[in-house]
Amino acid sequence: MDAAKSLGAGQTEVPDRIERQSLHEAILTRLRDMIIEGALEPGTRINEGQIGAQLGVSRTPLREAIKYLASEGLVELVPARGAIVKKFTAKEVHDMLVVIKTLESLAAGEACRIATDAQIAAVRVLHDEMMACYARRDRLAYYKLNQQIHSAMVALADNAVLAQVHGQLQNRVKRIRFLGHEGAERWANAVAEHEQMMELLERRDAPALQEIVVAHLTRGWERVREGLVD
Amino acid sequence: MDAAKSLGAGQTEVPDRIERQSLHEAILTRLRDMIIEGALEPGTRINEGQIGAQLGVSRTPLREAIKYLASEGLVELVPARGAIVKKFTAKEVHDMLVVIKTLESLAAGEACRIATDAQIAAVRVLHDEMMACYARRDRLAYYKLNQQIHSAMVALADNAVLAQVHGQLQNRVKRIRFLGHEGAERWANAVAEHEQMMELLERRDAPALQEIVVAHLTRGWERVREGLVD
DNA sequence: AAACCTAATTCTGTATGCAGCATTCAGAAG
DNA sequence: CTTCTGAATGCTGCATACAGAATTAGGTTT
Repeated sequence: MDAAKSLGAGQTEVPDRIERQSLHEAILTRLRDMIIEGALEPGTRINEGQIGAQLGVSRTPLREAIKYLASEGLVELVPARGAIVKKFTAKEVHDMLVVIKTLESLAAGEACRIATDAQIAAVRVLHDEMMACYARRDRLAYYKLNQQIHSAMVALADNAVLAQVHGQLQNRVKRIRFLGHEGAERWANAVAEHEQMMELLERRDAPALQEIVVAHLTRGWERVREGLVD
Repeated sequence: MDAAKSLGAGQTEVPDRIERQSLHEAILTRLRDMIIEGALEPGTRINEGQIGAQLGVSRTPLREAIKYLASEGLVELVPARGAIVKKFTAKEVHDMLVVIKTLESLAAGEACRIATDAQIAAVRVLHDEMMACYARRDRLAYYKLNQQIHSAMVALADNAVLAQVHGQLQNRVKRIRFLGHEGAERWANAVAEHEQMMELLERRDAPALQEIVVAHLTRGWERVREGLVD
């Protein structure tokens, strides 16, 4: 996926390719962020005229971005009525977490098998940073690093498809997870689980790691479930 | 979800809701079929003008459908150069099958746990039909029923997210699988595996079923791998 | 003959316009 | 006062138009 990856070690780095980004692409990430961060609440109808004016773009690329988001499952397309931000039922969230759990477990197993020590060390860095955030009770930074760590662990499996699918599901639950302001002791538990996961990854103890990962995400569901209304 | 569902039992059935389908939706399924069936070969650049004229639609809804396909992973978007039908490397196909394997294994376990007898019987019907197709060596019909059975088994897990993700990945490998014209004994093996799977599902023997499912798909990879050039 | 530069053409990306459906609001009937 | 009907408004869906990038073709030079 990365251009730098395919270069020989001794070769001079090719200057970064000019990043060209079409408008619909930019709109896509913008809209996605708006949904994830809650600027567009679930159930909201996306008014193309209004959003388009707000972002200073015409409706055409905006509509294209919306179609993409629909496939990602973040919005729902209703014929002749446009797009509405998808509202997830408790069951749907549960279903997502079941799948995410399975995917991360798979990733964990693969990671233990094929990740390099350097890659694992990189995750350790993130982990330690996250622990620092926990120490000073910085929820937002903790949350962001948490996401990064989960993604990084999945990336260790060296399976682009797995990473893509996981990322897609992760995006859907991001907003919900973020809302889940867990209590002090639940948070402490999550931190302890992460500590274990990190150690098991470094020991490359796949079975134990997978067990913890599954347990961690199962508890994640419990942490989230209370914050759901329906 | 279904309107009929919310009606009292004695009430007269409301006539089916008018099925409306927007143009970009119709184009979407059409394009997807064209890709899966090989009418649009991997690596082909999608010429919007040409395809649009061919389908008798303007570029706008066509482009919207393409964006959707891009998110599904069937098409790749190259800035300022449009969309090209995604070409999968052997590794990518392998990666997909690894994920599919995991998802189907998960589904199998859930299915044993929660599927009703009636639902399992419905799969049995498909299975027997498929066996009839095998008996008369009807490859195309066998292939289609095979897909249906795998999807049906996933559906038994009663997890819409799982089904959606699985379906998406299934779509990506469909064309490749279809190409994989396996030899007689490989085919016989696959059939035997299906026979076992069906029996284990009826016995609700989750562990054994999951094992066979994984083995079946691993062999599926072997069956496919030879047909790949790169 | 091969390579390169330039002009013409094709195609993508975005904006705009228009028709038709959905929603809303006001007025009339019960 | 409530309910129904119909017009008015707003929005979506699709087509078309236009600007700019990419590709191709052709001609020139080495």
